[in-house]
Amino acid sequence: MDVPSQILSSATRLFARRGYDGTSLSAIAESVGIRKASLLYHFPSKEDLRRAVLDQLIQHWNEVLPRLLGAVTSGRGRFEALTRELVAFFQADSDRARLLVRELMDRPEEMRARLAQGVRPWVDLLSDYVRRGQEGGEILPDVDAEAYVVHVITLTVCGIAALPVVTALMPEGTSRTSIEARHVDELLRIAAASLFSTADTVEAR
Amino acid sequence: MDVPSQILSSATRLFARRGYDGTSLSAIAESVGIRKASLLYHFPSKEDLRRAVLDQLIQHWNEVLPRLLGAVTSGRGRFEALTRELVAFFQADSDRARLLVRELMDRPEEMRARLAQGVRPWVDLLSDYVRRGQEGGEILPDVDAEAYVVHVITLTVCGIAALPVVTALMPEGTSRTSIEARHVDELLRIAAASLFSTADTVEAR
DNA sequence: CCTACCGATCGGTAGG
DNA sequence: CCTACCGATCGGTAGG
Repeated sequence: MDVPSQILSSATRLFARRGYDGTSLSAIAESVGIRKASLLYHFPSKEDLRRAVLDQLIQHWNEVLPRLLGAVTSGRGRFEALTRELVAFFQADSDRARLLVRELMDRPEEMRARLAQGVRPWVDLLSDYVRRGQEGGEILPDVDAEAYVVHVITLTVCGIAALPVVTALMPEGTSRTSIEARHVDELLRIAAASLFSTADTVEAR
Repeated sequence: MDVPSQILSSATRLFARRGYDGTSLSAIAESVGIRKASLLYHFPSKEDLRRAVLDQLIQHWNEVLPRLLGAVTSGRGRFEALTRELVAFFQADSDRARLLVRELMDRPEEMRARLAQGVRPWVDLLSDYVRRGQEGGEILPDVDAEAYVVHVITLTVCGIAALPVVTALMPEGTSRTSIEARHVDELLRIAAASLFSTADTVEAR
């Protein structure tokens, strides 16, 4: 892997775990194995590096999401598959979820603009599917389409970012399934049970 | 209001909005109208101030929560009232939600210990109500009690902390109800619809 | 990609 | 509760 990519990777991990203000350029440089001044050759300022990290995350998202959404054109169980993929995307690298949450808190206005531009179209698309499902009767009539989609995304991102902490609120797993798996399963169940009009969502588990 | 309380209040607001690392002691002192050295007379270190801020938030929580839980002894609509109160608690001062989210990200191990000690008992209590409701049949049999309760808390805290940002994902309100109110209503609907076995939760809206 | 260095700001202390 | 001051560290630059 070339140096700029190594820098981006280290910066993502450190920004996610210690925050932007809590991460010094020296710390990032050290984890790459170069000097701070060398890092500043590749990224002219800390602010530039932050933007590059966020750009890369959103770009990754925009490459993966269309593929997932292709599967949702037909209704029903596809919706649950989509939610499961969304969860899997953030679970595969939970630093993504943590970084997103931090940016939400640190720079709300910038994130508003980024979401309105990059995520809003996907929310609108999914909301339309929801409304079509409401006309067909498979989806509960009192679902607020946009608000529902936004809540599922919020719960996924925050649920995974907070997972290492909230497991302290749950009892030790007596069964074979881990506490993390139970948590994710219940997230999927909540998303499905509050969307579909009939309760036969059990088939998908 | 005496000086220490003013310091706590300013620190809460600034820690919530700019983060711990992003807030200098001078900035807190300035917003109170004193010098940094004077602030350090009341709180011997920045770390002491941080702990005091968090203690105060948790203490406030522990004073308000028992009163809310008193109302939940009998089942059903009370559960929805409790969720509504939980949302109202954080909505009344969204800095509380933001501070909590930040601490979750910044100091996961400390928060694990704090939650296990201070919040876990409430989660257990509510989980027992859920299980009793499952035996009675009013609550869906496939609800994972602890995971459900944790998700509702997560969604409430994160949903409110992120509210100013995620409204960018929703269309302008054409109806009389504001976009924020729609968002909160849908949160309550999701919590109810994924808990109760019959769909007559509409009465509560 | 490095060494050497800059001014600014940080949390914290001395002493009153 | 203040003025004055401390060493450490920050992001960033010069110059090679």
